[in-house]
Amino acid sequence: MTDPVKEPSKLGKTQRQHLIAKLIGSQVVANQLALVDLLATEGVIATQATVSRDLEDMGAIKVRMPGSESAYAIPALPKEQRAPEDHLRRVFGDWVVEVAHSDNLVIIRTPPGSAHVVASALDRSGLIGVLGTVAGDDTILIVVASDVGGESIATQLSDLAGL
Amino acid sequence: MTDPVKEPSKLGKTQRQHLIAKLIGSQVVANQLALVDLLATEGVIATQATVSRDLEDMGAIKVRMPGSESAYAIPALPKEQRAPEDHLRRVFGDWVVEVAHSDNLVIIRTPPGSAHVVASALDRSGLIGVLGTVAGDDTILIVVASDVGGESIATQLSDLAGL
DNA sequence: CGAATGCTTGCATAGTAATGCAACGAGCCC
DNA sequence: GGGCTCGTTGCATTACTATGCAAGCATTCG
Repeated sequence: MTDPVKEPSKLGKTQRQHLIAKLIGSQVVANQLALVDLLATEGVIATQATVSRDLEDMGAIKVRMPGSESAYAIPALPKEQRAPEDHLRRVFGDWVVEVAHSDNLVIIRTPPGSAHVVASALDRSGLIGVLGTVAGDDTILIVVASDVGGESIATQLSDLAGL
Repeated sequence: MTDPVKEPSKLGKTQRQHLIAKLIGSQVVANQLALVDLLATEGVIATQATVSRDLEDMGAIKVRMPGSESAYAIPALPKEQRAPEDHLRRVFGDWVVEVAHSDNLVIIRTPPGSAHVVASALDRSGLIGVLGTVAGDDTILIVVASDVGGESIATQLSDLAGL
């Protein structure tokens, strides 16, 4: 077609997910219907089904607050960069300072500000047993599937990092 | 009553929640019905409704894995110790080394092995805006409600810690 | 004691999230 | 171009989770 007309309420999947991440990051979103409404406010039309699938793609977690509303959160940054194995190993070698584990958690330390880079690479690695990652400034927390075990993951990551 | 008969399938709420935490911590629990079955295996009878309420009490989070089953996780240790404000302030003053924040996260650093103590105190503080905490060995990650903001929480915590 | 109060639970149901299926559109190959 | 394949989406439905209500128990109070 020679007619790339801009439809104001039609965005690509990726852009919509970025918007979702932004919305979730800037206010409490109690449920998926609320998210549908918020998207509509931004001019993006989507159904609950689509939002559900988006959230799955993004690895969203749902947090229940003891006395109040629940809320969604996005553990790791959705990046669409490609990272070949080599790059992953290099990222780890360069930026992973320390790997520690306890129970079903693994903590990775990086230089200040680098955590999200490493977390992003980790997310795209598809490592079995990694339920989710949360990146701070210089610390990454990894929630590990219990049938895999934090130690196992920690060992693999240490190896990747050359520690 | 002078008849303290031991009912094998009747436990107190607290004990059941501890068992739930243990189960969730030792295997992947996809949903609440699965948890009901697991509890039954352990000789504890409870309905989905009760499990739902327990999970809320425990501040459980539900993690969705991109290509696989979802799983529950318990962010912080359920402790029933009491901690008066004074104690909270003392805990922070003694064990909080650093407070950092980024977006909707706050990271607290403690001496090695002390994270869970501080996290526990923090959980019992009932601080507004704290969605959940996750304690590693010497690092605590706090998920903050976005309408409160990581900076706000970080400031309060720094103050508590005397930093 | 018996009544009143508070806490916990199950049942039934309302509320929310996940998914099978079909439809649509883009890119590709023949 | 016509037909394929792949990816994405909405609809309708199922699956899962949360909760109002009332019952059951234990404790406290009168």
